Amino acid sequence: MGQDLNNFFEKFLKKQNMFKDKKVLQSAHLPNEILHRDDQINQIAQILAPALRLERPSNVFIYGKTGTGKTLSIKHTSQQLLDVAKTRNIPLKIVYVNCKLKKIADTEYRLIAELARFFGKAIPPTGLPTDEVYNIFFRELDREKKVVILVLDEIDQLVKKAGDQIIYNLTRINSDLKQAELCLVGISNDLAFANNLDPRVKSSLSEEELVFPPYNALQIQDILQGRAIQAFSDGVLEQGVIQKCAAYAAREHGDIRRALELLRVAGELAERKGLSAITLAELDEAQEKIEKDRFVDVVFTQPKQFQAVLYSIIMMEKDSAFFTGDVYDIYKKICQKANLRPLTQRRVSDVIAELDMLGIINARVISKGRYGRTREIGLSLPTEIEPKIKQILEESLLLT
DNA sequence: CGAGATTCATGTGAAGTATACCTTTAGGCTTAA
DNA sequence: AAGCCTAAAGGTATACTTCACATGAATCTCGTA
Repeated sequence: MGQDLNNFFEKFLKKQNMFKDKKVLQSAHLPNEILHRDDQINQIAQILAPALRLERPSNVFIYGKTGTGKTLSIKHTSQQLLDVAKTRNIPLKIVYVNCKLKKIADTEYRLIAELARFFGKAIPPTGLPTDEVYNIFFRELDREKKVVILVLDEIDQLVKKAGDQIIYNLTRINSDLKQAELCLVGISNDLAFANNLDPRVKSSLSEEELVFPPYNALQIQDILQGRAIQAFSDGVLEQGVIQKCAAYAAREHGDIRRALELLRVAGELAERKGLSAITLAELDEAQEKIEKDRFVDVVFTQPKQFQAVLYSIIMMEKDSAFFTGDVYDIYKKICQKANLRPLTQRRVSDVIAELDMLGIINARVISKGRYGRTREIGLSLPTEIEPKIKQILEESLLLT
C-alpha cells in the first residue's frame, strides 16, 4: 500500500506541471492590467479622485451584468487610490462589502455591524440595538478628518431583503458628520433595480452613473489569452481552446468570470487525467462540472429546513405542474422522516420564494381561478445532476 | 349570452413568540489597608 | 472600603408562528336579449 502511494507521488512530481500560476484564473485574483475597461476605470478614477483632496466624491451607481468587470474595476481603482493616498499620507479609507453574503450583510443590523467591524470594533451577531451599532459606526467614522468610500457590491440584494431605508440613512449621514466625508459606491447586477427605488434614494445614490456593457467574444478572447499565458505552462493549451472558451462565455452574456473558471477547471481536469495538454474535450467537461458544482454548493450550504423543502420539491418533480399545498404535504412527511420540526405553511411559502431567488427552482404565483391562488413550482436543476442533488439532500437530512 | 358575484387555495402583511445573545446592575465574596 | 466576579434583569435581532385579510381568474348566477 505504502509502496503504491510512493509510486503515485513520485509520478505526480515527475509529471509536468500544467499550471504555472493558478491564482491568475481564480476570481479573487486582481490582475495588474485590466483590458477593455479603460473608459470605465478612467471614469471611476475621475469621480473618486476628489477624495485625494479630502473632498467628498460624488456617489456612484454602477450597473452591469455579472462578470463584466465591475467589482474588479472598482477594486483596482481603489487600490491605486489607496496607494497614492498612502504615499502622500492622505487619510482615505475604502470599505468594500458584498451585500449578497447571507449572514454577513443582508440586514441593516448586519451591514452596519460589518462596517463597524471594519473600523476595528467588535460587534456581536445579535443583542445590541441597531441604533447602538449605528452610533458606534458613526463615532468611528467621524473620529478624525478623513474620506471614506463605501463600496456596496450587489446592493440590489440588500435592498430587496432589507428595504432602501438603509441606503437613505447612509446617503444622509454626511450632514451629521463633522469631520469625515462618506461617499457611496453602489454596484448592481440588476439593471431594473433603480426603478423600484425611492426616488430620493435613487437621486442621491446615483449622482453619477456608470454602465458596464458585456464583453464581446473578441474581448473575452483577448483577456483569456493574457491570463492563460500567465497561468499555464507553455504549450499545454491545445489550439482553439481559448476561442471556444470565449465563445461559450460570449453566449452567456459575456461573463468573463465564467470563462476564466472554465479554463481553470478544464486545466484541473486535464491535470488529473495526466494529460499533457488541455483539449476541447476537457472544456466541455469543465462546462458541465462547473454547472454541477454551482448547484451542489448552493444546495449543500442551505439550512436543513430549506433542504427539506427542496427535497420535497424534487420528490414531486415527476408530474408536470404542482403547487405549494402539494409540496407542503410531502414536506411534512419528509420532516417526520428526517426528525425535523415542520415549519408552518406560511414560512414554507417564504422558503419557496427564497429558493426561487437562488435559482434552484422556478416558482411563480398564479391564480387557478375557481381553484384558488398558489405558486406553480418547478425545478430548475439540470436533469443530469438531479440524482446527485437528491443524494446530497438524503445524506444531509439523514434519510435512508 | 354576458356582466357581475362567488369561491377557493394560498399569497402576504402585521403582530406576537421563542431563542440566542448582548449590556447593565446588584449582590456577594475577596482583598488590601 | 475598594475591587472583582457572577448571576439576574432587562434589552435586542432574527427566525419563526399566528392571525387575519387580500388576491384574482375560473366558475356560477341570474337578468336580459
